Amino acid sequence: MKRTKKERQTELTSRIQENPFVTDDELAKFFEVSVQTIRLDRMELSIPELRERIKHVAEQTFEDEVRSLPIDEVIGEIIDVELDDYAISIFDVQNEHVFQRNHIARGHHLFAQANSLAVALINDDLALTAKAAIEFCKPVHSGQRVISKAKAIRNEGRRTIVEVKSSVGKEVVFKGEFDMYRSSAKKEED
Amino acid sequence: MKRTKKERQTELTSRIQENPFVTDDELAKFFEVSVQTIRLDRMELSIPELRERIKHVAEQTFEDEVRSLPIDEVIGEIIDVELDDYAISIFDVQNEHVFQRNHIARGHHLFAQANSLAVALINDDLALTAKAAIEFCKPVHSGQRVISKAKAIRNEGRRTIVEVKSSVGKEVVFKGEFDMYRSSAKKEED
DNA sequence: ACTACTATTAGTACCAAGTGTTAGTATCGG
DNA sequence: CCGATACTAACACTTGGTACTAATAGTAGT
Repeated sequence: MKRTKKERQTELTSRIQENPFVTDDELAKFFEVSVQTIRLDRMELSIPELRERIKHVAEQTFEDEVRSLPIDEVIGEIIDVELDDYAISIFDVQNEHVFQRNHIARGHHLFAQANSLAVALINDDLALTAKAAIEFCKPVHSGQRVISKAKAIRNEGRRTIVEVKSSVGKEVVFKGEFDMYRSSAKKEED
Repeated sequence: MKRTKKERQTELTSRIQENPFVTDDELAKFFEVSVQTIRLDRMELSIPELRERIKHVAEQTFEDEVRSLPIDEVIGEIIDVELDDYAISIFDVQNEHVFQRNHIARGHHLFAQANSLAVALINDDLALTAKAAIEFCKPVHSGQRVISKAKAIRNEGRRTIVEVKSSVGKEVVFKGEFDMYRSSAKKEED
């Protein structure tokens, strides 16, 4: 079943998008066209060759300055971080995050945002949550944007106490105190 | 200034480590030896070629990106529940639940299992978590099965205190006390 | 001095996954 | 039927290698 050129090119784009590791040859077989056609398509769509694509993906991670944690291991989007000091993230509550019955956000999503922010804050390869005391102050509904602020407030050797407050607008909806464990004691700055 | 073979190889390893994007040619020029020598060194140290190195770096990130799926509706599978009394669920820790770096399960997944179990336990349309004090006792790794047991231990009008203990085998890995809020006071059973 | 051994270099053939270019065919619309 | 668009094919060249063979230099042992 042959597609038109346009259809093929749209699908080509998305296929390469979702799997950058695919070769022209594999694509040619999949679309039942010649490799040359695939190459022409890539030209027109200005999609670089396999090696360049892979290199690009590799460079992204490699040049990532955030040592403690890749950005996408975080629930919510980190918008500012000063390691071992403070961090801020935003999390947009969508339909999939709420109870169907009452449209209130499930607690674990708010927790996840706060927890992963606390982890991201710690300037250490191995940061784990040891304990936490949390409070869900107000229900959050779908469509709302939660801004979470984490602050390292105390160091006790391998433990760092992180305070997290999440708000919707001016309203605090969640607070928590996280007792974070790190693999090595924090180096005191001079 | 020529180094010995051993010196060169140690430095070669670290140079490639800190910059996987370097070619044999560049290394040869840096060490003032022939490319062949560099290749022999790589053989001996079993360091793969440039493209394989880059591919490896890229695959890591790519897997990380794919992994960042949202938390499901129900976390863990509830295998037994007696409303307002106790509930049990199991949760199999998969690769997507752990930190790539150290393969330890991210805290919010364990929290999510416990929290949703606590919610499920409450015999009420509108059950919300108000507060929680939790403790991550032992790291959980991918492949392990976490069994979570929730028990309602006290009722205070619209509040129900639920105690949750999660274990892998006989080992307790997580405990928490959840202060649950319900829309109506608990109906006394007859 | 002769031999053995290691380290290094050189050169060849080959590969994957391309680029760049030219040329030829097929198919469709007006 | 003509010409445009789409597709295919073929060839030379590129990068960054592998795999293999052969040659050379230096050093130590006996």
